Amino acid sequence: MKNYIHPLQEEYDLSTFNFFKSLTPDELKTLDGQISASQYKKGDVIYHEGKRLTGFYCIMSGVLKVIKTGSDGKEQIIRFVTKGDIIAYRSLLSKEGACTTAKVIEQAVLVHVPYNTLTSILSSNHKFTLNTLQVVCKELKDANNYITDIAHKTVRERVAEVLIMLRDKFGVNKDNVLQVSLTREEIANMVGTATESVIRLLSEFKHDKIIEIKGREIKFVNLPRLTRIANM
Amino acid sequence: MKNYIHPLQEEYDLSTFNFFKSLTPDELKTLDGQISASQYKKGDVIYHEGKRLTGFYCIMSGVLKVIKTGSDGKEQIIRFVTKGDIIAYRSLLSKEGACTTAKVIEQAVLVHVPYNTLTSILSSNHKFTLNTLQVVCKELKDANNYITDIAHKTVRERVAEVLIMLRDKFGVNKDNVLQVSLTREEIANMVGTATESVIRLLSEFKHDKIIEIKGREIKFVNLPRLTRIANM
DNA sequence: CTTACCTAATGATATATTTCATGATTTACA
DNA sequence: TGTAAATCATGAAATATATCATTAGGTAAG
Repeated sequence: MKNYIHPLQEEYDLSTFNFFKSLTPDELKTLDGQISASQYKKGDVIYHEGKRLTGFYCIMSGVLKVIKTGSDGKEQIIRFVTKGDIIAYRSLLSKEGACTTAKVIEQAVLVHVPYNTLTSILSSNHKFTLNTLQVVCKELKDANNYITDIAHKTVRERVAEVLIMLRDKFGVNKDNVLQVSLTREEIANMVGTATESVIRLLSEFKHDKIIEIKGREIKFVNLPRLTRIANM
Repeated sequence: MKNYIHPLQEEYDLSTFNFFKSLTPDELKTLDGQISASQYKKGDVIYHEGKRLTGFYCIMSGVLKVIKTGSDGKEQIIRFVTKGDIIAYRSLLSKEGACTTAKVIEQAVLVHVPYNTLTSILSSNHKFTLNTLQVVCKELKDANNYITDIAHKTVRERVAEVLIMLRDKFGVNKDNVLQVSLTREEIANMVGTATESVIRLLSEFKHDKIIEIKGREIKFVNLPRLTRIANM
């Protein structure tokens, strides 16, 4: 399932992480001794809904999706995470099992930071705690925005919005092609709709020369128009 | 718009608030000197989307709704708050304008705690900070759950679910009647649907003897069945 | 290389929900 | 308490989206 990689210093230098920016050199050094890096491949599950966790993870490379299973059995993608993001910190603080599942989309290297390490830093470094509080607040804000969107926008609007969100998150290459490969189903799980609906809407956007599609490649042709459709 | 009430000690004893449970007697005393209680009436807006705030509020009594305006102009109710809840703490930490609006539904008494007071306690009392972190994490979890629900459940399921949520939040009297008076439109704004749909579904539930309705009074008759409809 | 399987595409049909319209109640407030 | 305004209720029609079914492409594994 996962392969431990050599602890090459360079490979998991956490000091570059925004999340750890308020740590002292000493604290970073302590941190270094308690963490472990692992490599995961596509499809690997990092943690499962309900599972008790021993620590949180920093994404060094790769792409993961954080999902929740709905009552109808379909999965809802809560967010995508990439290099620089952290996952599983929420359930550590609440001391409950995880309320989401994290699954690898593109081969990833993750650094595991034990719960104890986190709490000891939280208790000694006040700035770090405030920082963490802000990270969570930011996520809460995003979540509230998403609730409002999903409740009031049409599927068409939401598909357009998700495309823009993906563009912001993953970026595009020189040809304006989205730098991540997702299935139509994954986009549907992000939007919260049927796969067929996403396919139809992508085709429609393609027909209207708003995007171009070649397999899973999505090229942004008319971003202003897409933004207008998304109602943003 | 609002009437300042007399600072009767008993009226705003914050030590009973869960949120402040980790404060020392000294800190509570300091807090007491910096807060102010006000009474608001139905329809009053405590703060508006985008507004910069000077502090957060503790609800001593009454009912408020926290809303966000969607792109279609309709409001989405993010949550209801009652005695013991706090509002506006998020935007204080992120140092941005508020991303929601808080409006009074039932005459309320709120205690205003200045931003500076909060940060000074946050920097001195580590337990309090961790506690705050947990409160925010709890809200984030709720938000994630709600995203999954709203994206995957039918309007019918969501109306049932919201009724149950309201019951958990506001309770019922001895006759199983919900202890809060909401308009159909407010329920619709909670569910994220059209007012007429809520009206129709409530009528349906009434016809099926799951609830009884008399004006805005909602009586729970068959809770197990409602829970089954809600898919919980 | 080739078979098998997952993913994408598209049409037809079903259906839940919205929207519009109109009248009946109820609520709030002067 | 009376009265205007808001809310509630219901029907009919429109519509967006889901579901089902089938075919075609890709992709991955043997």
